[in-house]
Amino acid sequence: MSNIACGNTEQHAANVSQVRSGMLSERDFLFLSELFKALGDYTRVRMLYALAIHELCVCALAEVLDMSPSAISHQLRLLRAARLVRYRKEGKNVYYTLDDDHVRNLIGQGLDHVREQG
Amino acid sequence: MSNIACGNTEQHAANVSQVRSGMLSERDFLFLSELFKALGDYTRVRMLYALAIHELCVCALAEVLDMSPSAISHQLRLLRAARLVRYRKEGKNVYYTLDDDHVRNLIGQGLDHVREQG
DNA sequence: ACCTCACATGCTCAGATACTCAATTGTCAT
DNA sequence: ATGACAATTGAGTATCTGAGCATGTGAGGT
Repeated sequence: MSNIACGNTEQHAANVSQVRSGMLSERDFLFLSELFKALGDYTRVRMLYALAIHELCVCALAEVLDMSPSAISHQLRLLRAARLVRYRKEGKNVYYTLDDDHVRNLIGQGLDHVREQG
Repeated sequence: MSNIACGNTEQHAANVSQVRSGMLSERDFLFLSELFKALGDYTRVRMLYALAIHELCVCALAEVLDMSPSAISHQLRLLRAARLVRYRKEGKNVYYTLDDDHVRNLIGQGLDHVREQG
């Protein structure tokens, strides 16, 4: 709508239009932010890291993280919604795994970044 | 502390201890979650994507995203804290850029994931 | 000195979020 | 059927978060 430009009219305007035309769709940015939001929680990132090591049932996940099964289940709901995990039922148990390797890569990339910051 | 194991005592216990020993430190997980949290917001991920295209001053970022400079500045504060952006002052303006290529890679990886989901 | 502009920062608050507790569903064993 | 257990779900609560507004800071321009 209203574009209140700052001083540098030439270079400024050029940059703005260049960047504007390079931006993604609202939908893409929404999905992207949802994805990172799902990873952006201490509990959930530990859950995903754990599942990257081995498939686990809810109870085992709760044990690994020393949290209540209810809390874990609530978070698994979000991870399912973000399509970051898959599950299979077996008797009374439900076993969760990572949905694909992208998640593994994302966490790996994230660790690289974190560890370069001394 | 209290480990209320579910049924499968053999395989279950083996998985739990395997995963437990493979987990990272609390500090690593905290930094990781902080990193993804910084990316996990519609406004911030757009800001980072924009900065990945070209260095921009606060005003230009505000213009690109059609938001108030104040709102942008608040978010830039978080991105600085997460060490995702760098800045240089030039006269009255402050120009922001991505801190390194990890961010670019993370967003790229994220897009790959998003786009594989139909 | 003054004003203006670019940006940062408190303060505030509506909305979101994560966990606890209690209740429910679904499965297996007796 | 009944009881036990794994998991989910809903309600309630405490906390966090994003953005608006007002104000503060600092660099230029006059």
